[in-house]
Amino acid sequence: MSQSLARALQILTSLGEGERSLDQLAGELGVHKTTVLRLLRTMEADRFVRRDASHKYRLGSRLFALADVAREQHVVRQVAAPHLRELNQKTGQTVHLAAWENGEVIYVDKLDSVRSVRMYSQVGVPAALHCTAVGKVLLAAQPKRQRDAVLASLDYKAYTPNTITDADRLRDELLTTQERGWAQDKAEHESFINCIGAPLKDGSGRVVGAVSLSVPDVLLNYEQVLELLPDLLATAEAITADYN
Amino acid sequence: MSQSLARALQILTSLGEGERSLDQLAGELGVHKTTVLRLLRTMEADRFVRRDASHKYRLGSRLFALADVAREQHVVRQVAAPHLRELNQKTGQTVHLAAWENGEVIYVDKLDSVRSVRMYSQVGVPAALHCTAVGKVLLAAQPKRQRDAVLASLDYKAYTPNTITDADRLRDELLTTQERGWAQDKAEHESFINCIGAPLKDGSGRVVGAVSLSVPDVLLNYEQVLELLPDLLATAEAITADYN
DNA sequence: GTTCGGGATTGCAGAATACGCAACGCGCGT
DNA sequence: ACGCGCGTTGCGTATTCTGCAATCCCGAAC
Repeated sequence: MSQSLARALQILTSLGEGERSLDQLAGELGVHKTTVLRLLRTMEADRFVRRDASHKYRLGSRLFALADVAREQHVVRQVAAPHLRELNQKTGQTVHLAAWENGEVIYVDKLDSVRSVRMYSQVGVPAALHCTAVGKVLLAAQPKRQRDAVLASLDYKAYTPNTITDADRLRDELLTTQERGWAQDKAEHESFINCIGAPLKDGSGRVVGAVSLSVPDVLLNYEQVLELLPDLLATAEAITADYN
Repeated sequence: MSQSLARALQILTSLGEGERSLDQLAGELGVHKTTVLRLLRTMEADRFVRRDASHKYRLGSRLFALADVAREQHVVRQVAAPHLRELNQKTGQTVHLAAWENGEVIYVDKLDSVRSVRMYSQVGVPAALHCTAVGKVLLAAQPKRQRDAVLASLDYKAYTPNTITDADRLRDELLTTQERGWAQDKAEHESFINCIGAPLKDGSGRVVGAVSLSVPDVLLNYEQVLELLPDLLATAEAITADYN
């Protein structure tokens, strides 16, 4: 729609992976150096990018400032934050908060396990829809039309032997999810990690997000994770109740 | 240089202050709605903005992801972080880390006082150059040419009765700063808050950042703050030494 | 159920703007 | 000292963006 802007955003995304030189960027975008230079200059003027002594470009500091605001603006996050902390402390496990955004499921918040077993999910990055608890919860909550569209367009990448790899089985799974009110992920995304997830609703009952607990099975097996279900659901209830 | 991109960045900055509608944004930028719409769409496609059910626009989740990376990419921050934490714990006072970026001084990191006296400085936002310790440190370290240019262009806003409000006195102050190796801010930016700041150098001796301690005088008067100077300088030394 | 109104959205033609080329500068390494 | 790589600049062209006006969509009011 706006070519130059799209290219600029591509540059930012690329810089997100590490510092780049002018030529590198020009190569990646497939455009002339001059073009990249002008875009970079415009962004540099507003501190969206900066460049060091050796003419390498990096992300600029205005992004920090914006990001803090962006996070705060996620209403879901504000309401949920204290409850998530409580859940994290009570269970000691990794807690994720995700929201539906523009056809994707995005991790909005993450609280690491007190055990130092870190997962490599990252706030701000999309989650897989067919093999994560939050993905299933949010997908199950979409209107039929959109859900079917998404089901048809997924790539069903098999992250583990347990990953659901076709639309029909996923459709069944989503029905189950919707009926019982929570979703499971039995090592479907990362081997040896089981998750359970529950939906968050706003005042009008619309699903606006999802919480999940993730537990490596060196700590708890799947049945033991299910014992945490009441805590998870209570948290989801409490957050939902805060939307009045 | 790139008009549409510049406008898009302006939109992002504006959204940083809160959600906006299409017309609001068009009004602020002084352009036609259509133009804004196209820019927003482009950014929405890449998740730089998102829009809620009622067509209000907000910052999108890609910004979180980028911001985390942007912070990490600040080499100064990586090296300094552990030392800052130590200084913060030892003194119990507010610690700031700032860097010179594109003619401005930007707060790159901030550790709050253990007393819950919060300052309203914000990471990612520029610091005033003529009345903050970090500003003076970094300005004093600039090459003469640039320093003079900046001295001539500042607005010398008087935040408090102590603020230095003209170029000549600031020039003297910078000389003092440079000679003794640290800067003071005696309630020049916020009444009742005194600061001391020190430069951070990289391997080649170039000043790449500044650390400061900020103390409200309900806790310590200026002379008492000076007693923290050795800790501050030791921290600066340690960080500088880590650049080997 | 129908009408009204505000806002979002689209098609289009003109014009400003961004593009790529080619030439120039600059610093670094050989 | 020289050449090479990379960043930078001026400029003509045409692509892209812009603003207008008409249309659509949705919710509210009657």
